[in-house]
Amino acid sequence: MPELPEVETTRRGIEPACLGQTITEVIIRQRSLRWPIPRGIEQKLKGAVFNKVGRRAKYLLLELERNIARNNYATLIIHLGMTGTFRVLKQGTTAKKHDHIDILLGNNTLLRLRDPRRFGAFLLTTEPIEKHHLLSNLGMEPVLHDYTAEEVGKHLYTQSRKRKTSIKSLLMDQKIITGVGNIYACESLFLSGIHPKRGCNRISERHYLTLAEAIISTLTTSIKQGGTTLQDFRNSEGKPGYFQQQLLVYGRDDESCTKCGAIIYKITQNQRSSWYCPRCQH
DNA sequence: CGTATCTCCTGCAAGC
DNA sequence: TGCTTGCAGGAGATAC
Repeated sequence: MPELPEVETTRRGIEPACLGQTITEVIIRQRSLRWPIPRGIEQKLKGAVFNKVGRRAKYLLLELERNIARNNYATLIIHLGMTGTFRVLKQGTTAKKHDHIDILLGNNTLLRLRDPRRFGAFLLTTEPIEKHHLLSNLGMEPVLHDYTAEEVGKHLYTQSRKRKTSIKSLLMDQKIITGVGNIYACESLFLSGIHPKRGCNRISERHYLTLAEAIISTLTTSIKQGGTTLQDFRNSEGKPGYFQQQLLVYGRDDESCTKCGAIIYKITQNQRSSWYCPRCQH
């Protein structure tokens, strides 16, 4: 499931393949993703050049330039949802089931979006990207903007004072901090010794600093490993990530805690699974 | 406004 | 073996 490290891995993979390249054709086989892919987007994309391959939270932001003199810019917003992959392939590679979109480039390669569960998004906007409704309310970006652990911890501490929700829920709230999905929330809480059900306003500033350090190190390490592959994720070259080999609690119910040997528990919070060590996390 | 619940979708696995 | 059922989950929409 693409979370921040998987999206960043994808971003880094496609960047060299498409920067400066012209879109020669766009093929869409399935238009019903999370939102219907707008009619006519193929024609709007054709002829455009990739200017920048960016990211905000779990959104890939592909900046396009259509006509330099007229200053005609647009941004392609891509979200990988639950099962999305975005890969660089040679033109002529046969499309399989769930290969919904091909973007053909001038250098005889193509970018292919595959998304079996179709929770992803593929949208085009011309408004300033920070004002787009999907992005305008996003919270602190923990890795991309190079925030220090002190800044992230202080931010979480401040935000948590007026809230009643659990710390797990706070971490999963993209308006507070972006890119921390279920896997990395569970892992970060384990590393910092905080119980996922703990009320977020009952955690000290000092503990928030520890948590922030855990979040940053977990995300950074995972990006270095190419992300986490549980079942579906593949990077832009079709290769899996390797971070799952060092997941400490996620998906490990009934196994022994690597720190203390206690049995890892699995509980449900906000309709989501949480894993934690009952002895290490309070 | 903050929080909980529902929803989209497909593939896999467990259970009968 | 083959069916049904449950579950996985990012995040917007909706209800309270």
